[in-house]
Amino acid sequence: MISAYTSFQRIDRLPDALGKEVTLNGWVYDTTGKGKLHFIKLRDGSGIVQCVVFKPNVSEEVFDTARSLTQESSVQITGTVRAEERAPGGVEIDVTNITIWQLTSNYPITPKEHGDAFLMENRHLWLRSTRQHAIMRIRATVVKAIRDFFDANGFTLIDSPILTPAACEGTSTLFETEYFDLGKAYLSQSGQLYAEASAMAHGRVYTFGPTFRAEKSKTRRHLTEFWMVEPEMAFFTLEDTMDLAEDLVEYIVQSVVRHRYQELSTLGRDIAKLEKIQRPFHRLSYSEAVEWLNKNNIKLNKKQPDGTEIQIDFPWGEDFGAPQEEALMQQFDKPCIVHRYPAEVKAFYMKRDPHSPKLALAMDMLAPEGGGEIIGGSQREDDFDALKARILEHHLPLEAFEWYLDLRRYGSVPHSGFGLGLERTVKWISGAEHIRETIPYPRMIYRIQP
RNA sequence: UCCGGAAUAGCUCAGCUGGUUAGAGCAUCUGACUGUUAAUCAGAGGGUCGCAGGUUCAAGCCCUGCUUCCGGAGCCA
Repeated sequence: MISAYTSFQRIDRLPDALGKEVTLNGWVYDTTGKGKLHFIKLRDGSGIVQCVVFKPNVSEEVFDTARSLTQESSVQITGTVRAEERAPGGVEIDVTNITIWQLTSNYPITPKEHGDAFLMENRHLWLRSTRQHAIMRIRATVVKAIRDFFDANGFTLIDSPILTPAACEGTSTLFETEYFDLGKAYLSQSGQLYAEASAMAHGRVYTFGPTFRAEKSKTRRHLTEFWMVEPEMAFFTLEDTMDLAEDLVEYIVQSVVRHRYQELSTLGRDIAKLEKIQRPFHRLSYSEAVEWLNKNNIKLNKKQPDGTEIQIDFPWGEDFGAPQEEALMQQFDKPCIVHRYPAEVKAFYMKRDPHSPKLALAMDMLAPEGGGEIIGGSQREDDFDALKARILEHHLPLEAFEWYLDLRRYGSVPHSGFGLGLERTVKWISGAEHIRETIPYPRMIYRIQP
């Protein structure tokens, strides 16, 4: 227990110290006075407690100190813990002494409303607010749930490299850097290929780390640097993988509901909706989804050569965009897996459906309540000739993929995996409007500070 | 890259049809108050109207260019 080694008390443990005198260290979250009575809301990272300074009970000096405190000043406060119904949290501190670490002046973030740009410029300070504090705790719990889930189910954590020699999927734009005398290196956009190799050593593996996409995306669900967990399983079919994805997401959501109820309440999240996230989820094949879109008259905006837009029925073979996914999810209050997409619109490494070669054994999981796509995965092509042909078709450099083809030369087996976007998952669970709130220091096209 | 929007006090915004000295709330400072929760009340300070140019007797407002930011599309987690 860390508290045994410290000379001060943590705010979240105050209920255990009723009636005792304690010393707290923290920052002034808010302060307000009423003549001979002064209130200080103190936060220390573990919680917030209201400290009451009553003039007749303290020295003149201590009362003046209390009145001089400003937002985000750092202080040490000593006082008695008292149960108090009127106080949020149920306990309050009757202050006997205050020592100032530093008196802050002109803290930029006031208790009033602020704009996004201003808050983002002050992200390093914004993290102190209750809302951001709650989201970061939820994020930490999601990460722990992911690790616990895989560790408990026979997976080995095998980290994949961040500096890579070439594109994994050959599609999106990569961040580029010089790598000594070996030419260009790129920041990884996916650990999948390495996970596949690792799965041939360990059976079930997952990689979990930062991922980079240099796409000039400007939406509230994109970051240029984000965290992704990618499990990869030998001998798993697409069906096995969809089951696993459902298990994982159910486990994550229920862990957050169980361990972060307080934080979800702080955010005003409708927790009943999260409690309903239980298996089985919904499943639709791509073809069923297209049929549904057309039956419900969800049109596709298509740009004409002359620049004008027309609305057409959704054609089989086109990939879904955000508008289609959103329309599709309106009917569901649980996640939905869409599977078996046209192979044309999917990555080269995905295995074709043996029953219908136009289809790839791919799947995406869409979250309800506008959560969008949180998972993308597939069964991988395990046949040497088919994979090699696919690499050539996509005009990818064969030499760079020789090691990857080795996996199909030496003991190739059916295998599958998927990637789950950490920030998108946190965004959905926390109900955040924008993905930038779900990572401590977001990296976006026009933002690399702080 | 494409489409759309925004920029006025430390922050959030208002500013009419172009017309006298630039407006509010919050924050800050001074004072009053024994239960505040974004306290209330009285008072004070605080402005290169994003930048550059143009039109006009007159520009925060109109025009052109630039900068910065925001949302969306595409790409995807």
